[in-house]
Order: sequence, then C-alpha cells, then structure tokens
Amino acid sequence: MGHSKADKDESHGRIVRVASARFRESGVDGIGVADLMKEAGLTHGGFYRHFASRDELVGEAIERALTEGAKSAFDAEAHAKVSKPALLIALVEWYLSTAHRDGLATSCAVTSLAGDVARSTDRARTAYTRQVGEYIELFIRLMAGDKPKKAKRAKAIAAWSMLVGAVSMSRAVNDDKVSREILQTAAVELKALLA
Amino acid sequence: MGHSKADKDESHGRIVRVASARFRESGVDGIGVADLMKEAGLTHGGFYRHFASRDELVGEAIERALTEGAKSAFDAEAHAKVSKPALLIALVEWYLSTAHRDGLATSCAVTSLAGDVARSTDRARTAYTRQVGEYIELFIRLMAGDKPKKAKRAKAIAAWSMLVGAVSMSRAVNDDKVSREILQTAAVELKALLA
Amino acid sequence: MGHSKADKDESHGRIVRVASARFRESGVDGIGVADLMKEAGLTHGGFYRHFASRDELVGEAIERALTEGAKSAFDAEAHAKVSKPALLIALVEWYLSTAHRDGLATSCAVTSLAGDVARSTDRARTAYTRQVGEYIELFIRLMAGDKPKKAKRAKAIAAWSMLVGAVSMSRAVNDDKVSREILQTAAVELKALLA
Amino acid sequence: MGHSKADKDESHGRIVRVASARFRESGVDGIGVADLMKEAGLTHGGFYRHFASRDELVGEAIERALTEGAKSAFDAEAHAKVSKPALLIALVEWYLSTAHRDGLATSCAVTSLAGDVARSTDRARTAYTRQVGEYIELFIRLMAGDKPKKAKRAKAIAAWSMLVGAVSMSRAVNDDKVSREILQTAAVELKALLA
DNA sequence: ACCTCCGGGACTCCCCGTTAGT
DNA sequence: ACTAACGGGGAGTCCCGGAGGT
Repeated sequence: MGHSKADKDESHGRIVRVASARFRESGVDGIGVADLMKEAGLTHGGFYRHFASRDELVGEAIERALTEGAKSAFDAEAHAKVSKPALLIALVEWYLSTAHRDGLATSCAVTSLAGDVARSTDRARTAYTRQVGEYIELFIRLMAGDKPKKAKRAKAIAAWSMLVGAVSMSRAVNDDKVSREILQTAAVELKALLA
Repeated sequence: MGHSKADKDESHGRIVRVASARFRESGVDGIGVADLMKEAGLTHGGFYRHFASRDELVGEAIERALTEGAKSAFDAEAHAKVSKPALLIALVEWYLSTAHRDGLATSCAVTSLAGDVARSTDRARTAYTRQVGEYIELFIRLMAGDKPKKAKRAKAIAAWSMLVGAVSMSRAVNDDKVSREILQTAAVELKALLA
Repeated sequence: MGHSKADKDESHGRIVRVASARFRESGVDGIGVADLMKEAGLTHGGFYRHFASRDELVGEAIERALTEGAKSAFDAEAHAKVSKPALLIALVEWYLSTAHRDGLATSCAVTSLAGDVARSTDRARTAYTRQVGEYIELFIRLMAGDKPKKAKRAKAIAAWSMLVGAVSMSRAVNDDKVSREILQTAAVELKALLA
Repeated sequence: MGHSKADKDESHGRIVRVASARFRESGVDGIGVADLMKEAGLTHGGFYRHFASRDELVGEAIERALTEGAKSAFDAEAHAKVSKPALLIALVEWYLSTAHRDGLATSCAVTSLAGDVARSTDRARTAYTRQVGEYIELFIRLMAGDKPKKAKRAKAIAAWSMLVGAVSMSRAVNDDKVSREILQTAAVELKALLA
C-alpha cells in the first residue's frame, strides 16, 4: 500500500465521498466513523490522520454533498444542447422522479440534509446557504420570458420550496400511491409556475 | 409520589409530550432517554414501565407531534368566525412566520420531522401519511371557488409542498435575510396559488 | 386466616423475629422486604400494615436482636444453680464457641451487627449502647473477688472488647485453624483476666 | 485525557483507592459503581475496562484496604528510632484513638471491614487472614521480655481481639462518653497485657 | 496506516421500597 | 392481607469518538 501524499489525498477524498453519501442516506447521526472507514476501505484507527474530529468530516462531507449535485446540474447547463426551458423542465422532472426520491445516497443534499444542516455547524449552514442561492440563480437563468428579474427570483424561490417540500414529504410518506401523487402533482404545478 | 393508574397515565403522557417536543427540536437521535425522563420529572429507571423500548416512545412521540399541530388547526377551523379563505391565509401566514420557523419544539412535525420519519418505523410513517392527507383535505375545504375537487387537490398538494420546503430551507439557511426572503416569497406565491 | 388484633400482633412479631435473624446473618442490606415477608409466611404487599417503612423494621429488628441474646443470658443468671464465677466462664465459653461463631442467625448482635449499627439510625445505636451497658453490668455482677467496682468495670469492658473482637475476626478469617486459635486463645486469656 | 498504558494503571489504582476508602466508610453495599467512578473522576461506563465485575473490584479494594494500613505500620517499625515497646504502645494508642475511630475512610480494615469480609469472596477472606497473621507477628516482634514465643503469640492474639472489639463497639455506640470509656479502658488494659 | 484500547454515555434489564386498589 | 405496578436506581453491555503504539 502506498504512503505518498497523493495516496493520502485520495484516501481523504474517498472518505469524504463515502460520508457524503451515507450522511444523506442515514442522517448525520445514522452512521459511525468505523463504518464509514470500513466502506472507504480503511480502518477505524486511521481516521484522525485525515480529520481533527468527526465534526470536521461532517462539515466537509455536507459541503461536498451540497456541491456535488450542483456540479452535474451546472455541467448539464454548460453542455446543454437543448433549449433553456427544456433543460429547466428536465431538471424539475429529475428532481421529482421516484429515482431521485429513492436514491438518497446520490440525491440533492438541499433536500436530504435540510434537517441535519439546521442542527449542524456554521460551516455546513454557510455551504447550504450558498448552494440554495446558486440553485435559485440557476433557475432564474433558465426561466424563459422577459419578466423582470425580481418576479423571476420570486418564482425561482417558490419553485425550489415546492421541490424540496415535495421530495421531503414523498420520502416520509408510507403509501407509494400518495408519494407518487405528491411528486407528480408538484411537477405539474411547477411547470405551470415556471412557464 | 403517587402510584395510581391516573398518575401513571399522566406520567406516560408527560414523557410523550416532552419527547415530541425534544425530537422536533434536536432530532430523534439528538436526545437520550435519561434526559427526556429528567425533563419529565422522572428518572431513567422507570422508563421501561411505560415503553417496551426507546423505539416505541419514538413512534408514540412522533404520532403525537404530528397530530398535535393538527388539532389546533382543526379546532381553529371549527370555531372560526372568519371566512374560510381568511382562515386559509391565516394558516399559511402562521406556517411561514419566523415564530414558527424558530419555535421548533412546538412546530408542525410534518416539516420538522420529515427527515427522521423517513428513516423511522412504519408506525411513524403511517401517522405521517395520515397527517399529510388530513392537511390536504383541510386545505381543500378551505379553498374558495367552485373549481372541481381534483384541481383543488392539486393546488392543496402543491401548497403543502411549498410550505414544507420553504420552512425546511429557511431553517437550514445561515443568513437571516435569505431565510426571511424564502418565507415571505413563499407566502406571496402561495396566496396567488390558492386564490 | 384470622384478622384479629392478636393475629396482627403475632404477624408483626414474626416479621421482626425473622428480620432480626436474617439481618444478623446477611447484614441489614443483605436481605429485602419481599424475602423477609416470604419467610414470615406473608406476602410482600402486607408489609406496610405493620411498619411505616423498612427503616422502622430495621430499628425494631436490631433492638430485638440485641435484647434477645441478653434475655437468655439474664434468665440463665436468674435461674442459675451454679456459682457466679462458673456462670461467667460458661458465658465466655459459649460466646467463643464455634457454635456461636457459626450460628449467625441466633448470635449475639453486639458482635454480628456492630458494623451495621454504626451506620444505622439513632434508635438502633441507642439500643446498642444500652445493651453494651447491660452486658458490662452483668459481667461486673458475675465477677468474683472484692475488688473495687471501678477496677471490675475496667475488666468487664476489656473482656467484652476481647469477646467481640475475637468473634469478629474468627468469622472473617478464612482458615479454620486460625479461626479456632483466635477463639481458644481469647478464651484462655479472658479467664485469666476475669479471674 | 490520556489513553496510554500508564494512564490506565493510574486510573485503575485511583478507582481501587477510592473504593477501599468508601467501602470502609459506607460498607461494601453502601456505595455503587457510578458514585465510585465519579469520585475517581471517571464515569460509570468505563468501569468494565478495569474490572470484570463489581465483585472483582470489591476483592481488590478490600485487599488494598487491608494492606494499606499495614504498610504504614511496618514502615513505622522499620524506620523507628524509638524502642520496640514504645512503638507497640504508640500503635495501640493510635488504634484506640478517637481519630482512628472516626476516620473510617483511612481506618484499619481488619476492624472496619470485618463484617463485610465475613460475607465476601474467598479472595477477600484470604487477604484478611493473611493480614491478621501479619499483625500478630508484628506484635510478637514488638513485645518485650524473654517469654516463650507461644506465650507471646497468645498475648498478641488477645491484644488484637481487644483492639478490634473495642473499636467496633466504640463506633456502634451512641454515647460519646461510653465510646471514649471503652477506648481508654481498653488502652489501659492492653498496656498491662502486653507489658 | 493499522490495531488496540480507553473513557463516555446510552440502553436494557432487574430488584427494591413503596403505594393503590381489591 | 394480597396482587399488581410504579418510580428509583444499580449493574452490566454495547458502541462511539478519540488517542496511543506498532
């Protein structure tokens, strides 16, 4: 096994990546250091070579969980061949898909970590705030029409609220029919709102 | 100290009440049995006279947290002197107030416990599902106009999604200006949506 | 089963008798109310018809344990056909016998409860004080010779100290040879002391 | 907080030391694991890193309580500038002082734990037996005169019995006048016995 | 970087003293 | 006087975060 700087950075990154997935899946309190390290292919003992404390990992992992989803979205935007409105619709539909609802580990952290972030450190909350801001900006850019920026911002905020709430509820709910109804209804209403 | 049946019921209820508040505040994993019992004026030793396990309390407390908020809402409806639309607006404004955002202990559990419920037992999830259903029904009843029931249901679901999402984000966010903007914007958009 | 006053007194007495035996045997903390009641042929629940608290029983039982041994000693004195010095020797020999060492339940409480009494209520300690005083007086009466009372009292106190210490140690010790040596040596020395 | 081997040994020793004091003071059943650990500056949870069970601590603590007093006595002997008889008298007077009577936590365990040891494990009783033997030997060495060893041994045993009994009774008794009388009388008689 | 282990705290189980209700 | 059960609290187990030592 390697002991180089690069290897260390790679381990560090792997731990954060695993944590960002597990935290979204099981909650920040739902998984321990030992299990995270095991999943990263390391052992419990080495953890503190990478992080001063569990809290530090929590901060880093939440940050990563937040920006990760964003990256793909922005990349999508950058490389998009499709029109902006079409992309907006695609994003909304992905967000409200059952795949996103069920794929907690790779889901948008703005939704899946909202509760944990509210009780977390300032670092995580700052990252959350920034991420929400960026998503709102993204939506503004993608929205069609020549409405004034202010009106667009209001729509974008409302849309994001609806997205987050719909996914949250659809995950907590027990009855798949209800769960799908929430997602689909939100999708329809959102398209109207953003049109 | 009393040992009558009534006393026990009272103790039981007090424990559940305390738990339903603390769970909303600190998360289901954020507070332990000993502290809950202490706040209920008892010691950890007596806990298992009331519950077979911590999980049983979690279920009961979540159920209570969910129905509690409902009760006051429905009572408000029953005794309302004001018109239905006015009541609807009042509910929305209360939900999106900073007081509700900050008063986690007595807040609406549909929002504050969404994350925990998704990872909780079936009992809690069933209660959640029922509660969401009742809230949707409530909104349908309160919505003005002669639109068909189906359209109303869609609006109600969209409205609840937006409510839940706005409050979730406003709590996670670090910057009070952003937080208030989310709440106020959602309020405005919601009124338009439900009108 | 009877419910008369006499029956109640009988039950009360039986409980105290059982307790006075078990406390000497297992220590005041070594046996619980339930077991005591069971041995008295009653059930746990009825205890508080007889005593306001366990402590009250402790007080009464220690008192009884202390006076009980005394009674037989004094009775022996009263009805003694033998000479006083012979009786004194008989008492000492009984006290330092292996039978007394091993028969904790019926042993002299001045020895077997010394530790518990020191940590007990004032009531028990008062009874203990009185009992020690009576034993000393008894020895003074039984001692031969025309020595002044003061000298006799000193001898009596020294003798009781030696008796109590020898029995205590002989019980704690693990090695029967050592245990018997202590008892026998004390017996020889005591006879010399009291002669 | 340190986690080295030395730290653990130190913790272990501190727990035993605290226990040996509290057991003498309150009896083996008079104090719980949690309180002992708290006084040692630790918490209940770490206890089982040091001991397999409470009983194991009891054994170790009683052993320590027994040998601890001995150590100072033997050291006194080793470094004594005074004559042997003078040292013997000093030991007796210390043993029968009100300071020793009242200082349960640091008192001689042969007296203060006699009752508990008699009901304890074999380990504790073995330690007790050894300790009593060593004290007897000590007294033999310190006794003046050219009497045969056998006679000296008898005197030593009788002396220890009287010491232990006098202290036991002086502690259980309620009346300070009586208590002091017992101690002082025993002191006088013992000096005569050992002369 | 791994292994080991410490200290901490939560949870569970069980017993004890005590009290209601029958 | 008995049955049942409550509240208190102790012992023991487990696991987590964290700190040496190899």
